[in-house]
Amino acid sequence: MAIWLMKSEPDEFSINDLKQNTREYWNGVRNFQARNFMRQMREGDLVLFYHSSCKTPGIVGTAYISKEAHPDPSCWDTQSVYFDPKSSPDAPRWDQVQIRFDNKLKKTLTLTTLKSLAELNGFPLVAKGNRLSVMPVEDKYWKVIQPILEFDATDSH
DNA sequence: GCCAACGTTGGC
DNA sequence: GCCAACGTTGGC
Repeated sequence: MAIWLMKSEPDEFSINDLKQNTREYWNGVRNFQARNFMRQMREGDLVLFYHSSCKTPGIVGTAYISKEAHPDPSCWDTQSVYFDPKSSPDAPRWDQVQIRFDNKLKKTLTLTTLKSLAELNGFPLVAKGNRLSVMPVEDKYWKVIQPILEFDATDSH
């Protein structure tokens, strides 16, 4: 099972929204590197849910991949904020996955904390200038992060 | 709100 | 194929 990290602005879509909805399509990704990572995702892979562009950026919960990559309909929807004129139903260009809520952390594992861990040097999330919204979490980094995740509920993990 | 860093576009 | 200009991300 692979581990991924996905960023969301909580004003747009938060871990609480995911908890309430249980499942959500991860659409609107318009970056090739992020899209290519989504294409590598397999059902059952674990996702670290990250809040970005907010007061306290950091990991806030976990989810599972519940549907693998398939065309993101918003890319050819002229009414969508994610509309891409270079996309069409015949040539979608962009993909989405579906994720399912797993668990929420007791409190945010903040970016500040993650940056303070020397063992995470090299992890794209903490690299200067990195803006990737979807990234793999290599095993060596997962080994550092996993033990410090404190879940709200322990039964679903 | 600012701005550094980065990805994408398009002229040449 | 280069690279300047532009738009976006996201921490601070």
